[in-house]
Amino acid sequence: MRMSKMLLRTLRDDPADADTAGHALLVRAGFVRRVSSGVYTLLPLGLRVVRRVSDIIREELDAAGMQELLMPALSPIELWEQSGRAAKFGSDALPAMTLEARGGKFVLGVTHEEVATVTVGAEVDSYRQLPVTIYQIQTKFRDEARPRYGLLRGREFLMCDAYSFDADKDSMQVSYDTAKAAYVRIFERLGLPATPVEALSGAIGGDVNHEFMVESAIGEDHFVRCGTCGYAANVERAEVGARPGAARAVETGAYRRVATPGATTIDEVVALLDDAAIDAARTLKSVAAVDESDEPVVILVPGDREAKLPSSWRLFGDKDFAAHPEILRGFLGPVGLDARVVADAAVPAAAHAWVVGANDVDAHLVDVIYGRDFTAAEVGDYVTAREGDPCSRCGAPLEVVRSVEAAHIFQLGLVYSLVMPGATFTAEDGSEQPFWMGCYGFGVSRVLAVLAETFRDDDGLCWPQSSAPYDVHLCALGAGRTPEVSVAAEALYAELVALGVAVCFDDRDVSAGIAFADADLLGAPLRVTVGKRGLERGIVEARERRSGDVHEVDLATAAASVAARLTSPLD
RNA sequence: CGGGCUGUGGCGCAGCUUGGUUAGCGCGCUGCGUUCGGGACGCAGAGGUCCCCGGUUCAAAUCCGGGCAGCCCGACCA
Repeated sequence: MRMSKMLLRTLRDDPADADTAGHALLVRAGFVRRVSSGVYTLLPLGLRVVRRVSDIIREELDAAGMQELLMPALSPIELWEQSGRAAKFGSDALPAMTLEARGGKFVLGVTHEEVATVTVGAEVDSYRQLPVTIYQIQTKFRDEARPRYGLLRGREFLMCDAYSFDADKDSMQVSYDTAKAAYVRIFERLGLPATPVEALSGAIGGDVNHEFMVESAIGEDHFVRCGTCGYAANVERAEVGARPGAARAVETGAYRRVATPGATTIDEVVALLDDAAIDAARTLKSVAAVDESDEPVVILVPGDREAKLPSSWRLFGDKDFAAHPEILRGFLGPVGLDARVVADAAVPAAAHAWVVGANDVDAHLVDVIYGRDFTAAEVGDYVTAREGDPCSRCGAPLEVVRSVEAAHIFQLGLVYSLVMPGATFTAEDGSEQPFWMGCYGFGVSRVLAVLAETFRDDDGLCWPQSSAPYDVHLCALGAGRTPEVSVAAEALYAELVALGVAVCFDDRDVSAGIAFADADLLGAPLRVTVGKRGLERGIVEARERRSGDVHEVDLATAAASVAARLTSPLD
């Protein structure tokens, strides 16, 4: 492509609304433009990257035996009612994603389990047709409360979603492992180090699932990693191993009630008590939640820790506090509380007394002892893991890593096939059986954002060849006034294109400074410069974007040697 | 959904406190000339409902009220 004809405007200044360096570069280099908050147009350069990423996805998924199709972006709301996800999303999110058209209500969905299940159910009658895995690459929608980080978190985004259908659980595991391996290869080819970690399944459903985490300073997720045994899990899910507990030999007098006016947070209580012996770790955090039976439950964790809720529980909301006056916001505590109480293992193991809420406005209790003044119905692992906590598998200290969730795969089991109509097949013994399903999501536009964030320097983007919009950025310096440069560059351009190299040909009549600055900004892995100076010696110059290494190449064989350089790894 | 900040040519910004020429600067854009292997220079131009609606005033980008949008922090997050 000739730059003189390209729909491209590069910007010298960072856009005012860019919140990450990678996104600012994508805008400055003319890859994307914001249309509305969280909604972007992919300009030609951005689309080329998406195409390359998509091609890699297609190659790997096809190689894994999956079949591409395209389902509608609109799905009838009846399907969501049948699957139960309409209710699961609650009254807020679903209407925002629902389109009322003449033909009825349609959901602009973020995933396609319902349509996929119905589709395969209609085409598959026999175990002989299984297993089958389908996938699509399509625009998804999400009622994002606060879009941010450019393409990383938008209202609309590109996603590859795959769905596997198997005759039994063991076979489902095989399909899952196959998809997981394919995703691992995709990330390898993209040059993005991604770690599969155990995670929560959220509104998708099912139990076994893994997120593919890419380490990044702009990540909104955190996962723990054990350098010794390899355990890796999202902090929302990560189990924490046994923490060293002291022998319990706490002796204090009876607990005392102290006035703590207005102190509804741990920090405020600690500041107000103003006792050197009492820090956040000696207070007890009482977190109100709703359990799987829709009953209130109070979780006790040390005051310096974050509570971790079992996946089927949710935090108390305003309505819950209103419905349960015994659960007092801000001054909640376990002593004399008329509710189910569970405690993190650290609570009974502590060798000290606690400061707890008094279940009365503006008051706390001091010198409260587990076993004497309160107990928990259950003791378990209820804290969010943090750096240095012991691994639940081997006890070694865990590392916490900031990351972006780039893909997420799930074993769905029978969650959808039991509720969606026709999601059955005839088994070998003649009985009718539900499909064992899995689903596999890969954030294509999110990966574009992660690539830009990962592969850049002060001068611009530095794409790995696997996802670069162009393989080669060809500069013709002063072509407008130096006919021999123009002739040589045009010939080289034609040769490279004939060899199948994707070339961005800067044939504009601009100064060398502008040409080079734009080449750096766009970030093709190799820049080839044709100039009068080189031609006098019969050479052109090839410069690697990432390293800055320069190679002089003989003009006569330039096309072939540049093409050869590309087939060798540039990264 | 709560708190804060911001809306001025394509992009980045100043002007607003203390109302008053023709609304300004840098980049970008058009034409001509010089220059040109790391964001050159001169000359001449084009381009603006100052987010919207209402109010105050002889007079509003500027003051007041309401709305909308964007961004940040938090809540939420398939």
